Amino acid sequence: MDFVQVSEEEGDEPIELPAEEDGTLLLSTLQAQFPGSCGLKYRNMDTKAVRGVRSNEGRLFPPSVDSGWGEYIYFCVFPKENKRKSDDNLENSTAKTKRIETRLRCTDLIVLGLPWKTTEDSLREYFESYGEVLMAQIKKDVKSGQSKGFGFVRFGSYDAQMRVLSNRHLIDGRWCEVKVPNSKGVGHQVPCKVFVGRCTEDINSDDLREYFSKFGEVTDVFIPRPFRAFSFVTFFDPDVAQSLCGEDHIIKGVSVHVSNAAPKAEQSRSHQGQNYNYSSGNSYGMHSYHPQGNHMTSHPGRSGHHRGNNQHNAHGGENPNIANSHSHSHSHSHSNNASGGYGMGGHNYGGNAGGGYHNNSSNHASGGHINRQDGGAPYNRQGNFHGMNQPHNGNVGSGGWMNRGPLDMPNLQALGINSQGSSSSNQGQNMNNPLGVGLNLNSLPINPALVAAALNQWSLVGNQLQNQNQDQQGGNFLSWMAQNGGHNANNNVNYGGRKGSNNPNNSGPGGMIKVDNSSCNDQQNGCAPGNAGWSNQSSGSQNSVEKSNFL
DNA sequence: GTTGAGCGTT
Repeated sequence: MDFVQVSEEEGDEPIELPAEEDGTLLLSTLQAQFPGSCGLKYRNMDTKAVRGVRSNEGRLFPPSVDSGWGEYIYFCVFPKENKRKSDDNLENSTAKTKRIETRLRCTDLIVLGLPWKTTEDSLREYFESYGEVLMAQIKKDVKSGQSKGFGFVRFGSYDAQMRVLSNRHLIDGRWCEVKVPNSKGVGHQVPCKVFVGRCTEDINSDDLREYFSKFGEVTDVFIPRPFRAFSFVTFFDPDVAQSLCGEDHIIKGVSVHVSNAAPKAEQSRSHQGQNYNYSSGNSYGMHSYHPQGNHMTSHPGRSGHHRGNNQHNAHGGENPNIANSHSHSHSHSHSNNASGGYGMGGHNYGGNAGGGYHNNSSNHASGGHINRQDGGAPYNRQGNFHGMNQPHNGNVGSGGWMNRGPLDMPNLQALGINSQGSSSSNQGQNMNNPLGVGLNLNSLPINPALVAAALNQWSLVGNQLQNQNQDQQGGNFLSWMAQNGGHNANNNVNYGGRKGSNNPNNSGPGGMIKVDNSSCNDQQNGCAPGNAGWSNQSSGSQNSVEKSNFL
């Protein structure tokens, strides 16, 4: 068996860690000795530079295929802001402060999909590699003592919590899912994950990780198998993820498109609590605080315009909730491009920026600025998600899509199809074309609402949804319009009349397409119940405007 | 003794 010499920091005394038969070193092996570490690096004697060790799927790969790990002494990579030494300092100097913050910010996390055999000790042992575990419990049958297959864990640091939430977890041989429990209400989950569309088959997870690492630490890369032309990249810092959304990037000569990926967990969680009206400006004010305040500043270095979906269309200002709920600190790009402005008003909040939801991780340790190395200045491209900590596909993209294969939806996004870019007049409009033909309501020289009404009249839209959404009253687009006074502040009126989509509670037919891999436990493919969410989202409709914007 | 979506006898 090969051993790899690893020290915590360069110059420290190394520990020999056993490599696997295939020559790789398990991340879990590393973390067993160096909790919190996320990778390895070493000093290249030739260049005198520090080189990183390739890491993928929980495995660290030796630098050389031939000579393996060689005689290098490797040292640990720790997540930024999670360096153990600074942690120690924190412990010593501001222990009390830390404890207070912990109380404020950490929450119990539910761990789903645990193997029956997992004990509280092994659960704790697993998560301790992320940081201090304050509590680890397995829910058991009171009589038999048998595990129910889920448990709870609580961390001592918010960073650890965030890291755990943004990763998949292989616990005692099974992929498990960690979420903020429903009972906690909407918690601290953040959209660290982005959807990368237009991927080609030769773009592997290493390529994605390597490429996107320059923007910030990548905690996970997931490529659905079989090949589906898209993938997911998860960043440690949600702001990094956000900053990339809407952009095209070139990887291995291929232009890929980054957009928002809304975790299924967020969707399902919205089942509880209020019946959000995503199509109403009201949703904007659901949480009137402004959690990402310092992210909303205008950032010099870009044009000053919020690209993509951030335009504030049709400033009608009908909705007082919008008008009063906060003040903007960022520079708007007020593009009065609302075609007609029918049914529109107010700002385009709640909107169409990539199906996103606004996380409330205002305290996240990013400082609000993202060090981009591509010359771009950091700025918030999704400024229309103020204060929302619920997922809200303002673009009302769910529902509908009847008789469509589950691959159609993600493929639209995978192919980078959207209405942005070439037609600036179309930005922020997010008109859904229910016919699925090359018709863009927005581009028509008539009131799109009338078009929608006509479609409604022809029973081309809306009616088939009657039974899918019992908690919505009307039956079609017109009745919906009537209910909403015809001037709903939200621009993302679903002109397709897929009313079911206006309600996040609707997860019924036409909404998310369940990809049931719950019985699959193939670790190689990352297939486990816990992963179903990420699969679903790509098959479902909650991804982003770029899908529902088109069609 | 089996099982695999969910949400915690505090």
